[in-house]
Amino acid sequence: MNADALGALDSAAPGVARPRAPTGEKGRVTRAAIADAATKLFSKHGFAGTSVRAVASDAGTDSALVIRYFGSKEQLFLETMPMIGQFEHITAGALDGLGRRLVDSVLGAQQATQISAYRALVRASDSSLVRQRLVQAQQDMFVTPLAPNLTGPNPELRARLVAAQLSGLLDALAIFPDEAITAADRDVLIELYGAAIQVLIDWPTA
Amino acid sequence: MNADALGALDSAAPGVARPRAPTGEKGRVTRAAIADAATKLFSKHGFAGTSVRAVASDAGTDSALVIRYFGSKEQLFLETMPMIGQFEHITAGALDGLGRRLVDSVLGAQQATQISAYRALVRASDSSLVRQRLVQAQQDMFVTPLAPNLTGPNPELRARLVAAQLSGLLDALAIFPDEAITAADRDVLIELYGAAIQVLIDWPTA
DNA sequence: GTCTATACGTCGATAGAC
DNA sequence: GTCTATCGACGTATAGAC
Repeated sequence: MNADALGALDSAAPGVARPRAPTGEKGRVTRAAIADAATKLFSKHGFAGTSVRAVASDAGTDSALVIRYFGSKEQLFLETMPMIGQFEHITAGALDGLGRRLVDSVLGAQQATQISAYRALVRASDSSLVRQRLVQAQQDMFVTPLAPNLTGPNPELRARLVAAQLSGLLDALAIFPDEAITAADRDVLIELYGAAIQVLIDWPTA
Repeated sequence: MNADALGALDSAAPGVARPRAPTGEKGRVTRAAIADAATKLFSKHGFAGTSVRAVASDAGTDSALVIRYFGSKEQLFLETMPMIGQFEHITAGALDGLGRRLVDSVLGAQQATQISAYRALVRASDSSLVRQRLVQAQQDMFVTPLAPNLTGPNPELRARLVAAQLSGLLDALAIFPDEAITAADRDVLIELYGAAIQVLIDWPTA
């Protein structure tokens, strides 16, 4: 019923206080403890699988304080789940061999915090704010840096399709448990999937 | 807390009755009404965004009955959300131009019920049963029919990577709202993404 | 055999006492 | 600045009315 989260859109006004949160020093360490617990639990059990009470307990405090500090469970999630790593410097680099380097980077994130974060974010993408963040991240990491460097027709669309290919690879690592891909030789994966991505980068080849 | 759904695994024994469900005729129409409402609401608002009480209300009955008939909300979800369409006859077909035909099929499912179902399933993939269904569907639709037809090295891995590419395309249609892809000319999409997929089908080209 | 009424425990969130 | 008490809604379960 509340899935399409309409709340918390008033954050536009910069000076307007959120549902007032503590500001002192004791407050800061408590807030940090909550954030740490949230990052850990959200990564491990996802958004739906993590209760505010569990976060509070892990942080050694109370559930009411969690809400008081972060406004809502959804905002706590958004503030504590980092977006998957920095790809911009790769995407903005040389076009030659770019497909392989992108695959290499995604595989490098494997088993790291970033895969868990991606998983949690995708599964929580009922929320329009979470969706916004995912779309924005794709845009920032792939489309914006890559599209201007592409020659040939439809550069932006091709950049977005490259991003789609990478999200498909991330799906196999983070969403579906595809052991055949997870366990596959990394160099083989880079060669195969990298070549498939490179087709869109080098277009037209024919 | 309950996210990694361990329940409902006792369905192994075939004769053992589930939490007994009605069997008469009146019961069958009620069950059908619940299933219809569930399909509609789950597609529209997702798993988390749909309450058992809402399904019951839409079906003109009571939430207790919904549980009585289907055992749990999760089982209701699994029984009423159809997996995305039949790709087997395409995947098992000729390798020539297969990439294009696969993209065409995925795009054909656009704006249909199947996209909504995919979205709902991915977002509910906290549940291991839902995950199982997604993996099984990928296996049945792509890997099993395609892998035996592929020549060259790593046929199964390549089939799985083709599936990954298609799930990336589905992400752009169903999970992230990528307007640039949704609104793009269909023939262009087929040409570009189809070629990228074909690389893995025809491997090695070099 | 089919359904209604009611209840239990937990959730996110709020109000107000220390 | 922190915590207790509480709210309404949730998934689920059961007893017993028709």
